[in-house]
Amino acid sequence: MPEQTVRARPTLEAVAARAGVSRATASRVVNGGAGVRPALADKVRRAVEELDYVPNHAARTLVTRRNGAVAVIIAEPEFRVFADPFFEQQVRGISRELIAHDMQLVLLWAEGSGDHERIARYLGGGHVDGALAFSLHDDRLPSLIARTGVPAVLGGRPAGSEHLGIPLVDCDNRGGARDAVRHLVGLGRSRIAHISGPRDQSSATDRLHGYHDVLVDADPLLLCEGDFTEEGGARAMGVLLDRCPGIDAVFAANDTMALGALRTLRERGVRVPEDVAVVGFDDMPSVVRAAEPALTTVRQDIEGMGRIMVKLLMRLLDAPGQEVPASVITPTTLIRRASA
Amino acid sequence: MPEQTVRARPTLEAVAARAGVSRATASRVVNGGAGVRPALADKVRRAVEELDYVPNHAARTLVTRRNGAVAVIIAEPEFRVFADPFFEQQVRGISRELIAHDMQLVLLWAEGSGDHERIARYLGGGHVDGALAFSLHDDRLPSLIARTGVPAVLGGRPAGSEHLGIPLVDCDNRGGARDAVRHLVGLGRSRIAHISGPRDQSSATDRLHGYHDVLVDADPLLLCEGDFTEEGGARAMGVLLDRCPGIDAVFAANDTMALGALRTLRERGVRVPEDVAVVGFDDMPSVVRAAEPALTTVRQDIEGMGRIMVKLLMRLLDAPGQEVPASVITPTTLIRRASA
DNA sequence: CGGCGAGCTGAGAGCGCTTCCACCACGGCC
DNA sequence: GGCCGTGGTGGAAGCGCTCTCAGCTCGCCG
Repeated sequence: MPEQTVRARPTLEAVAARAGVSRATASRVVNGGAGVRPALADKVRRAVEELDYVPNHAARTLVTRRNGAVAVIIAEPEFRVFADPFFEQQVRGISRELIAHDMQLVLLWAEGSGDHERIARYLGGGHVDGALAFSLHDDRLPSLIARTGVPAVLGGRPAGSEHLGIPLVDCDNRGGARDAVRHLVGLGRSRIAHISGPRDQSSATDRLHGYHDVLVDADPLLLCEGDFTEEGGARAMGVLLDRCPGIDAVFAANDTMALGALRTLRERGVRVPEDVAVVGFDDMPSVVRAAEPALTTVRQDIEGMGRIMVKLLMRLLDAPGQEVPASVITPTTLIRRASA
Repeated sequence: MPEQTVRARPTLEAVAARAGVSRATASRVVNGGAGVRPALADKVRRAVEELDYVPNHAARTLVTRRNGAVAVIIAEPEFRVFADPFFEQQVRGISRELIAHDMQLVLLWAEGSGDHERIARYLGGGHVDGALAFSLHDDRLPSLIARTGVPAVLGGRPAGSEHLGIPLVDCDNRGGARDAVRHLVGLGRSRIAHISGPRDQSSATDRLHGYHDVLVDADPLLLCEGDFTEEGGARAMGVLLDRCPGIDAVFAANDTMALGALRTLRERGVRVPEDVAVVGFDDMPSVVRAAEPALTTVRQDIEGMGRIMVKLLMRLLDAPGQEVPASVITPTTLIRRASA
């Protein structure tokens, strides 16, 4: 006899035998115990306890057609999506909410088009009950998911933005940007610059639109495109100062760029907010913490958006025919601090 | 008749019928086709193609006892572990290697001790074939995993460092630090400072040990503890300059702190490397890119470590009795650039 | 030309679970 | 006091797959 290290895990059969009931009754108790006399249910529960019984997931899935797992798909056309604190917060929200629903998170990482096929196969293979995806750029991944027929929810609006029947969760980028700029206007600022994000991301263009909503005929020289990084923000701030010395405010499309802008202003001896008021976007704790002076910014509840994505998906799963909103746009809040 | 949107997925039975063979033969073909006449195998493969057949994972798992999935466990006692570029690279390596082995990545996120129990239950429930964990701090999670009996591999050395029978993958932090300091010595520097990481992380203390290996009787004033962040590095550099004006070199325990140190030096008008030579650790692309002048640093192959973790785990899974090294320490390389 | 072994193939027995359905034992009602 | 309804329980049929084992068909050797 070679080994017997792995003691066979007890089955429902064993639990039923120990409790002196049938497998059917044991199963009922394990799944909530509706319609079982309390006395029997207790016996079964005790047997479960004593045997340290854990249901076999595969067997259960085989008959119920439910996996208890959701795929989170990360497409990574750009560098460092994963390391983005934004992404971290959103996945955290998703993770927490999935745990609350007793569901597992299967991470699918797509690095290129080759991976797209693999992901389609995986989703089509019925390994997961649903999918959550972030589509920062194009809509190839979303349309691929739509084709598999797996219930899904999107985070952020893809540039293509065609509605594929997949619900979408995003924050009110445009409205938040409007609030930021209006706040600067309310402060009496008249030369308000904007450091935008890359034009191929809808969050960046939406915020730019918000800026233009308030400043309809803004001088094009007051616009400078950044790349959502601190270095990019610092560089853009330098360009703006050189180009328009009269600037008295700047709205950066995210906190990280605002941080870079603050650095450039400090290096050039420009006072914040006296000479130039600065507003960011995101209210990212890890970034805001480093800002000097404290950064006025537009808060979006990123973790909350992740949770909403899961909730929406759960509704989709519970009732396949059920109507679900095509999109959920979460509100933003202006957080006033020292910089504006 | 309500709906019939979800066309039932074809089973092996259907494939077998279409190919005119038995289910057993069809199964053999689907699983590699060893011992089946080519003519029959072709027929089966064609049937698979035509029916767009995808094996039912649950059914397969039920009989093979193999899930084709590995848990990646993230313990997060501190803030922003997830957003750490280090972590990102490691998970990327893991993800890639798992894909190569046709395995899925199930993400388990532990935020507190309550989650520990949930994770133990999940692992004990046999949902995954193995587990990978990062233990940056204590050894509670590792010992918990050891208790479940699930094959596992650790990334990084937990502070407790008791060997629980779980293999461990780490880079040669101490040797890398020695190389860095030796390089500075070779440059003729004599007042070499060290900005260390937090003392509760083994990577930080190992690098500190490496520093002391070369500079056995280093002046304690040349040591300053940072927190692995850019701000911390900048602050530490300031402290060191104030404390020991004669400093002519500094070895920072990671690139991010080196970046902060460079900034402080620049702000104070200290020339790098003429006045003070600077060496970092990690060779993190996203960080190194921002360094001015180009940062000399110690490269560790983080993604490679992730891949090795998976490879080790696969060996564990393939042959449970098989001997596997208790730890794999990967080498580091000094990358000479402009800063030292 | 007969026999034997090698090489394929298929029938069938499960893997552990859920769930339909038949059955049984009550209590309440006429 | 018999009858029906109700609520609880168990038997048994699968979910889709793998894999053992028996059986069959050849080819080759004596």
